[in-house]
Amino acid sequence: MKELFTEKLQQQILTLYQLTCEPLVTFPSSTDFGDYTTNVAMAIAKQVKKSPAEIAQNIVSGLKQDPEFATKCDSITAQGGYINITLGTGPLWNSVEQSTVSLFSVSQPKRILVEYGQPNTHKLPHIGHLFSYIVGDSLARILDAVGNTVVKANYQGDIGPHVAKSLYGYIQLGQPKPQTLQEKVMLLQKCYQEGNLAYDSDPVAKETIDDINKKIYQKDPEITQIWQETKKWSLDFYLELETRLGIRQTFHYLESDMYEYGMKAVQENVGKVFQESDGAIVFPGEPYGLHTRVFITKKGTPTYEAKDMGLNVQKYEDWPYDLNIITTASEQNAYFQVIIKALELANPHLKGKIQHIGFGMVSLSTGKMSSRTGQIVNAVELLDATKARVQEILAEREGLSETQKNEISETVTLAAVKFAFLRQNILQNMKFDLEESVSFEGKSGPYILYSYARIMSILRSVEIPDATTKDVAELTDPSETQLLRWLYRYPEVIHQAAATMAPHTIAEYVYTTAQLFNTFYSQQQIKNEPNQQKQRVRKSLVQYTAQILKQGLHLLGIETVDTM
RNA sequence: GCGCCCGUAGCUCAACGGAUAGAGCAGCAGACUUCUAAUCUGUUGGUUGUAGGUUCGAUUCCUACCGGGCGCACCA
Repeated sequence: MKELFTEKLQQQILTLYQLTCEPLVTFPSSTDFGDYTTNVAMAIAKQVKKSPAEIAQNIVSGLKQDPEFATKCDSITAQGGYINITLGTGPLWNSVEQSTVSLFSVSQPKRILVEYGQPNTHKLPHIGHLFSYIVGDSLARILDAVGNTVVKANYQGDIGPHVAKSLYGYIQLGQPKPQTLQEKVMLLQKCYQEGNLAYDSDPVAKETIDDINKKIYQKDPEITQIWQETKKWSLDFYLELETRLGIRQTFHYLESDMYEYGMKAVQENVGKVFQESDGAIVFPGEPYGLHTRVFITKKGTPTYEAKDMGLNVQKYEDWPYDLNIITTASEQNAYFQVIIKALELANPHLKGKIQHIGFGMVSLSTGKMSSRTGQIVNAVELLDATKARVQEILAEREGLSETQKNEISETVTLAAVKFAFLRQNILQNMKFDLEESVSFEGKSGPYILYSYARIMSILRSVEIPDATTKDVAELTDPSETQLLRWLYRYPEVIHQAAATMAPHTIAEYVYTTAQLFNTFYSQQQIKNEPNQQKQRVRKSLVQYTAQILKQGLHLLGIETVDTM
C-alpha cells in the first residue's frame, strides 16, 4: 500500500505545484499519528514558497477526492507540515491476511552466497564463532525470504600454526584416542593450549612446532595421518554443532584445499595485479587508498591472503553468484578491502559482486563466565550454561513429560542465545553478559516464545470458526487495533531488514509484536467472550499474530514451541 | 603517527535529516478463584561525550577536540 500512497502523493504534488519529487512515505514515530506519514510538505515548502501547513492541507484536500484513497483510508489529515494517513480496519485486516500467507518478493532477485562461521579446527569454537554462525545464518534466511536464491558457505582453518600447536601437544601426550567426540575435541583444545604455551616459553618446542607446521604442508606421511585423523574429529564436531544450531550449509571449504589454488591465482597475476617486493609477492594497495599486503612470503608460502584469492574464485566456480557476502569480525575490515580490490583486478567478472560485512566484536562484559577455566568462553559451555538455567525454570512446570521438557529446554536455550545476539545492530561491538542473556524476562527470546505458546494454548482451548469479513468491524478496543496495525507492518519490516541486512530490525519488530499481544491478552478474553463475532475475530487476530511471530522468529533462526 | 568504526537513561541497546529521543534490565508502587504471572499496569530516570557549523528542523550531515575499539608487509 505504501507504493500506492507514494504514487498518489506524487500525482497531487505534480498537479498542485508542477513539481516532481519522490515523496517519502514512512511509518510514523507513533501509531497515534496513523499508519503512514509523510513530511513531503515540509520538504518542498521552500521551492513552493508556501507554508508547510498550507501545502499539506492542499494535498490532503486533493487526496480526499480520490476514490481509491477514500476506500482504503479511515482518515487523512494534515497536522502541521505532516500528512498522516490512517487505514481502515478492513484494508488492514486483508493485508495482514495476505502477508501471513505469502511474503512479497524483491523486484530483482539475486543469487547470493553467504559465508559465515569460519571456525578453526583443532580448537573449540568461542563466543565469536557462535556469533558469526547465528548472525550469518539469520542474514542468509532474511535474504532468502524476500525472494533471492541463497546458499550458505563455511570456510575453516584446518592448517597453520594453531593446528601445529595442537598436534604438538597431542603427540606429547602419546596420541590418545578418547571415546566420545566431545572428549576428543576437548583434548585437542587442551593440546592447543599447551602447545601455545610451549611455543612461547620453550625454544625447542617452538622449533618442533614450526617443523610440524611445515610437514603438514609438505604432506609428511606420519604427520599427515595424525593431522587427518584429528581434523576429522573437529569437522565432525562442527557438523554436530551446526546441526544443534539449526544450521545447514551447502559448502564447507577448507583452508588446506585453497593452498595451491590460491598460489596459482596469485602467481598468474604477478606483474598485472601483484608485484614482487623484498622477495615477497605483494599487492600494492596505496594507489587505491589501501595498504599493501603480502600474498606470498619470501619463503614461497601462501599467506591467508592468497588462500582467500583461491577461495573466492572457487566459490564462483562452484556456484556462480550475483553477490558473495563474506562475513567476519570487523577487525578484518581493512584486510577485506584489500582482498576484494585484488580479487576484482585479477577477476574482472567478479567486480562489484563481493561484499564484506564486518560485524562487531564480541566481548564479555564481566569475567564471570570465564572464571572457571580462565579461558575464553567456548560456545558449547555458553549453550550448556544457558540450558541449565532454562531447565531450572522448566522443572517447576507441571503437566509436561521429561521428553517434552528436554525438547523445550533446547529450543528455549537457542532462542535465548540467538535473540541476545541478534537484538542489536550486528555491525557494532557487543558486550555479552551471561546474566542478561540467560535472563528470560523482558526483551528476550524466551519472552517471545512464551507469548507464542500462550497463543497456542488459546487456540487449543477454543474451537471456533475463523473470522468473516463482517466480524472485523468488532475489532474496536485499542489493544486489538494496536496489535492489528502492528501486524500490518510485517512485510515492510522484512523488506527493510533485507535491504539493510539488519536482523535486529526483525528482532525489535518481533519483540514488540509479542509485547502488544501480551497487552491484549491481559485485557481481553477469547474463551469466555460471549459475543461470537468478537470471539471469532479475536481468535483470528491471535492466529495471525502467532503466524507472524513464527515466521519472524524463523528469520532469526529461532524455532517455536507450542507449550512451555 | 596514519586510517576505519563507536560515544544516547545507572546498565544493555533502539530511533529513513522530522512530531513530546524510545525499549529492556535495575529501582519504586500495584495486579494471579479468570484462555500459561517466563506475564501485565503505573512510575522515577536524558544539556544524545564537548565546542562550533549546515538546515525550516540535527542523536542522525560537516569540522575540531576529548574518550573507547580495531587495523596498518611476510601471522591467521
